Amino acid sequence: MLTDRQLLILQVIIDDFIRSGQPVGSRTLSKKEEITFSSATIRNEMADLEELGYIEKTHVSSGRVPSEKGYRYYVDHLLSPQRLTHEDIAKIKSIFAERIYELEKVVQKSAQILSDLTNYTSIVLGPAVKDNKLKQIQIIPLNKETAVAIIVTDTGHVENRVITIPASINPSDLEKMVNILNERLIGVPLVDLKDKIYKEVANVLRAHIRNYDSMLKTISDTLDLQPAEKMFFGGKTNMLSQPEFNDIEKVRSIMTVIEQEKDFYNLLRKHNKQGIQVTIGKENQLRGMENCSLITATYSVGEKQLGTIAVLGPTRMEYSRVITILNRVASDLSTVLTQWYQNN
Amino acid sequence: MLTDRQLLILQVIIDDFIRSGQPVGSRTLSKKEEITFSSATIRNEMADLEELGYIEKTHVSSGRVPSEKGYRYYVDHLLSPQRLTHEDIAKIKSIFAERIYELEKVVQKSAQILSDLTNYTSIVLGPAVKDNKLKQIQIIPLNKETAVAIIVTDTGHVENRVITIPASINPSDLEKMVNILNERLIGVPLVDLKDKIYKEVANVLRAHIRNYDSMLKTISDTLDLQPAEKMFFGGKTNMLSQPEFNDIEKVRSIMTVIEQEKDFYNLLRKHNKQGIQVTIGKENQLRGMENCSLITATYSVGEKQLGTIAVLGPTRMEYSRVITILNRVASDLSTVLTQWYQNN
DNA sequence: GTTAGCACTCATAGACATCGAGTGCTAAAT
DNA sequence: ATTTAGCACTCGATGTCTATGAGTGCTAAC
Repeated sequence: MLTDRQLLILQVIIDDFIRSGQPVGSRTLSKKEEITFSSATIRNEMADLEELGYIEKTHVSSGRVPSEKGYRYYVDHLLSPQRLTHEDIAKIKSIFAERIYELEKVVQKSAQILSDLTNYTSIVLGPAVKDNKLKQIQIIPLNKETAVAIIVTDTGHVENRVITIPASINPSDLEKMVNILNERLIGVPLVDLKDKIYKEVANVLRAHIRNYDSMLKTISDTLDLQPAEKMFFGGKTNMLSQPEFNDIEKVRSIMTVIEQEKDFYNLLRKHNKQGIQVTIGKENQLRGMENCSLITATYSVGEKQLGTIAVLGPTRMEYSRVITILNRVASDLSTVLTQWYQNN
Repeated sequence: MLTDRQLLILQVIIDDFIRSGQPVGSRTLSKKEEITFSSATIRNEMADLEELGYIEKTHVSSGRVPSEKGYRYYVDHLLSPQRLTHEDIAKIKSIFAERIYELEKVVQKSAQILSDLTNYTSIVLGPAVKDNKLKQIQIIPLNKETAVAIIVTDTGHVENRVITIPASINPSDLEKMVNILNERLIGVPLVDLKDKIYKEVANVLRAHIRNYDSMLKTISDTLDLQPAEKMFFGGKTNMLSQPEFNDIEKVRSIMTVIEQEKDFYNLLRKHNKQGIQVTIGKENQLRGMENCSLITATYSVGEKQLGTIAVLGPTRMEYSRVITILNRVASDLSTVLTQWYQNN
């Protein structure tokens, strides 16, 4: 196990490196207030810390740099709690300043503020729509063959899709069918719609509508769209300001990861544990994220977890500050959203 | 005016520079097939071309590089027509392969294919919704205070917004009002809605609904949302592969322009002349686009111009190829969309 | 156990030489 | 009157060398 002195040294090294971005040497360390012993002692301790894998040298006679293991230990045990300034808090509050009742806009604004506050890239995974409950189905004919199907959920989310209407269905049938669907399906979570249609609604339709089967297929396909949570980004270009990304290749690799939304989305989806989750460097399975750390938190309405907010930065990230900010934003977001949407 | 020989030299210089990205010297030129005279002659001609401002040196004894004036002349007079390969054409056709009737998806796919084909960044300005005609208005109550207002247009586009309902309005009033709105407003272009409401619908409402004024305000505000055309991007990271952007600062400036969507959107809006429009380097008024060229074309349904497709690349762009591709995509897009939507 | 001292390492930066692609100019060739 | 060969010159790029200095590990003294 590490001695107290080793822990102190590890902490100071990481703190200093996060601040400066430069390898930290024994002399620099010995000048710090917290450090009461000489550079030679530090050198000995650093040699041990290196042997244990917590720090690394960039070359034989360079100062030390935290390894991923070092960051991991730091994040798990050595974080010094941060206090947010009044400005920071004001900015966070400003997410909810305008009484915008649209979830998406609040979420988008959160992403923007988050990147503002941290100077890193932020990602917010919008509310999962699939658990929303159906409020209303509408089918609005556009012309003979096509119509717009609209689904409204209890949170006010609207999904829509253009569908083609089988020629065998006439307008009055269509209307009748929509009525039946609404009677039977309101309150059902979107994710269960398709199931419910085949199990419970199909035979009702059969009783009332000619050629119901051609339509049934169309409808169930339409309702089957499991809309993915939208991703909102903030400060995509902030990465470019980080000194570790002065190499164009590194920029490209990380930018490509971000733009390649699908994989990144799946990665975020996995980060759905309550509380703060930190993955450092190669812990991120995604190719191209080796030099990055990802910190995530979740937000919810009442007990129901809604989505994820995240900050992406270099492994040399201000973990303390970012974690504090994420915690705060997540909790404020949850509080406000619960207030708005709880009583439906 | 330029002599034929000067034009030839200018063209070959620009062609070669676009291909290689390297300053072109007299010796390199003299080895080209098209060039029958010696390097010394070329040097004399190049000195003249430089004096006239069509080409520049990067330093005293370097080869020549096209100036913006040179590119401008090249684009206006020297483009050698390109033929698209079968693969290129197949890719363009693939935009319409799946019978996706949703305009937005087609447009998004166009952006992706466009960046695929060119290796630059593409931007497609989605169909302008404001000229669409109203097909139906719906207001769906969510709970006591809020409701979703939904507007469907004749092209199948759906706009929605959460609104708060004044306490003084009861559900049956709401329904009555929606009916009135639909009776009076169907077929009206979205852009004219607000006007029409105040001029023609307000007094009808007054006759039928108590407290109509508190609701009128809400409604007209809602309908007033002039939804901006959406921008779809393709290949945002393609810029990073361009050798002229190996400087992180240049990358940052251009990325910031793109991410800062608003200004860029306004810029694109101005590019609404029929046909191909090319702006080179500083001709682009936007700060940060000095090293870029933008090529745009428009697409339409029937006679009605719908939106803009664009390719953004370094000033050293393959103008010929990009223009050919843009022309093709724009015309295919127009043809297909006209086919789909003409007969409404 | 701690620290002073010292030899050693290596990235970084500046000075300097070399190379080569390119130029402009002049004088000869066409 | 053009065109071209020849030549001196420029300057970015590349490579070598040398100092500098921040850093290390190790040893011996405290």
